[in-house]
Amino acid sequence: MSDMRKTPTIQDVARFAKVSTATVSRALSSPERVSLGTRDRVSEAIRVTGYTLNQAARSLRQRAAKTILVALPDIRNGFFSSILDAIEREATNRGYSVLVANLYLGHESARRLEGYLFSNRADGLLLLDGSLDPQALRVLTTAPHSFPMVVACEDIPNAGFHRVLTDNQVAAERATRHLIDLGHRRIGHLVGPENNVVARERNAGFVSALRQAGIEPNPQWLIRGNFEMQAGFAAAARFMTLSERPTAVFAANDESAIGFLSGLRQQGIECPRDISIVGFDDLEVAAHYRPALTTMRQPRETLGRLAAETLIDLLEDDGTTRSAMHIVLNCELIVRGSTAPLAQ
Amino acid sequence: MSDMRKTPTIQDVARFAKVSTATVSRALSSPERVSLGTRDRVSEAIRVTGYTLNQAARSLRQRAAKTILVALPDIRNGFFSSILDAIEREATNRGYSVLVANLYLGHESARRLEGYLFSNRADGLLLLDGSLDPQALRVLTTAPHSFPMVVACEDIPNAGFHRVLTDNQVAAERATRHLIDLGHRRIGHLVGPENNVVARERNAGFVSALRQAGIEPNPQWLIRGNFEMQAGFAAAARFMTLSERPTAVFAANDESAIGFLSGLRQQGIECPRDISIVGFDDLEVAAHYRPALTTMRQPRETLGRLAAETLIDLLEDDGTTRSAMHIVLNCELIVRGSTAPLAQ
DNA sequence: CGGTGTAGTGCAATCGATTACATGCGGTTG
DNA sequence: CAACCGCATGTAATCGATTGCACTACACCG
Repeated sequence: MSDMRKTPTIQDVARFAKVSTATVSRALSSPERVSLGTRDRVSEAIRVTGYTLNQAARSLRQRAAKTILVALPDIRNGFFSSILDAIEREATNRGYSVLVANLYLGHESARRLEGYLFSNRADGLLLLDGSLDPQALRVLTTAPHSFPMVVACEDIPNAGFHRVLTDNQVAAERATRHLIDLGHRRIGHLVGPENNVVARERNAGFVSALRQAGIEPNPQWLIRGNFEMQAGFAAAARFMTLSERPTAVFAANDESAIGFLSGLRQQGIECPRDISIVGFDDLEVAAHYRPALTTMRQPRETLGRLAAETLIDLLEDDGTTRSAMHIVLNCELIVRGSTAPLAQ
Repeated sequence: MSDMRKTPTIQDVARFAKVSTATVSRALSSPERVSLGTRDRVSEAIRVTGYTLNQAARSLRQRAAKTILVALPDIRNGFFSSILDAIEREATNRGYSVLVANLYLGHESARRLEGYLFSNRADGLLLLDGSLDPQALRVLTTAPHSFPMVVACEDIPNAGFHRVLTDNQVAAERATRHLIDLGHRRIGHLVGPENNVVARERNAGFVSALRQAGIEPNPQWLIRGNFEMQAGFAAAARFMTLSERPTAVFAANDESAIGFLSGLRQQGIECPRDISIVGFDDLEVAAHYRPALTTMRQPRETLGRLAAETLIDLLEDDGTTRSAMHIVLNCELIVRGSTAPLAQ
């Protein structure tokens, strides 16, 4: 407390080690360019003075913050928090810090992202939000000084972005086909948020699977949702008012599937006896829910890791403007107790 | 793409507006000190040049990164991700960015934190990890240049930290008493990780409630866990091997309670018919689980917001070294379907 | 022995914004 | 009218690390 000197700088270290600041700097960032003896003296000086690097100064000089920005729609969702976890791991391994930005409204978000990125706080963006206003995105792309960016989870075709995705549409088809294979013909879909790319792809996969099986989708059975548990719960009430009800439902994600199941139970509908449900994501709780949830597993850890890898590779590849990466990961159908053959 | 000039600086703006850089800087950070006419010219110049602030340069000069570091044990846990969400909101509102650091091992963590903080990447630390090695913490405290820091969730008494907590022990007592009130006498506890402060407090509350009711806790009924769902699931198997089994269990958190319930069901034990369970946290899924989980609700949003507020207040209070804050929030017992009166 | 190469180090400019201090100017006051 | 004040603005130092260039000393080669 009494020791209120300012924090030591590279100057202090230099003075103590009786070398120039240039040498100290080199001893830190490229030790092989410094003789063994000096290196030791510098280490000792650092120890004694308690020196730590000032990242702001380094960033200013090197024009790089060694930081990536992760923009996501909802940290609280287990799907995103897992991905964030994987990203953070990979980034830390490679010496990068992770800034998080939660984008509640698709609207003002773009301004926020701009502010973040163009201010040298972050060197690149990892965008996980499928709901972002397309016009907002255009700002990011067409900005006079565009910067490295990878979109993950959501597809934004034809924009030249690097992308790391899962095959949402194909996976949704497979999930739906699973229900068809069980004999279901009256199949509904608990939809994700409007204007969300991922939600639309899953919807498309759903429709496509039905059509392939010669079933015409019933628009009444597209039940509004928004990926959230509460919305799934509310959807159950609306479901009950349908004059004719599906015997199976493909939910756009696990959270809403769980809310939906919970709502249905309250209405006396039992799963899988009265209805079969497939979810999407394979959240950890899916296996422990009752009934255990049949779901499409997304390789979340892999997805997060690859996304981070791709972005950081991009940042460190100076100039070598490779053509846009496009990685697509497969999902895996996990069959559990929430789906059953159609009762005769 | 052909437009590869470097990003515009305050110099460019100044040149364009025909004023000095000082004036531009003032127009941005204290507009009232600049005449209306110049202010307009500067705005226009900023618009035309597409200028954005270089945060690194500002941080260097002002010795403040306008960034806080949030250190937590597991982002994937719904409890922490909710808190992180609240923190991020508050921080953003007040113009701060949020860096996240996941601390897997209680060990190397301290080094990492040190590195982060003493490098001017972040101005302060929000510590949410109850498992941090005490010795590691000492490093942070006794460092010659200690910095603002708030611990949340976990209590670290006598260290002079600012703290924002819930009354874990009292809440655990209340949760346990709820079981006692229902007539249960053989009550077990699904424990959190060893060396975790929060886990210990809840354990203490559990024991204290029993003692107050004249019940001597049975050491056999302290079931090992670590806050994770999987551990709860595994615990159920061990539970089955007990010669005499409790009729009720207080789980240290909802995640492990859910895993435990799932494991028990697999063993044919029905809740609440055969056993009553109380959890802790009130995760969103708790209300939608089956049975709906009786649990102690922690005011997560409030907790996150207050923690962020406290830290930022601290950062902006130059010098006014107030004595350490100590905020304690109350939890609320939410009674749902997982607890029932002891069957005679 | 002169020339060339190279390892090790220092000097000083540089990154971009902020800010203490200085300046000029119009207006007020005693 | 001189002294003074305050507003608006400019000048230039400053934050702390990096790095291009220059220099020295020594080794090696023909």
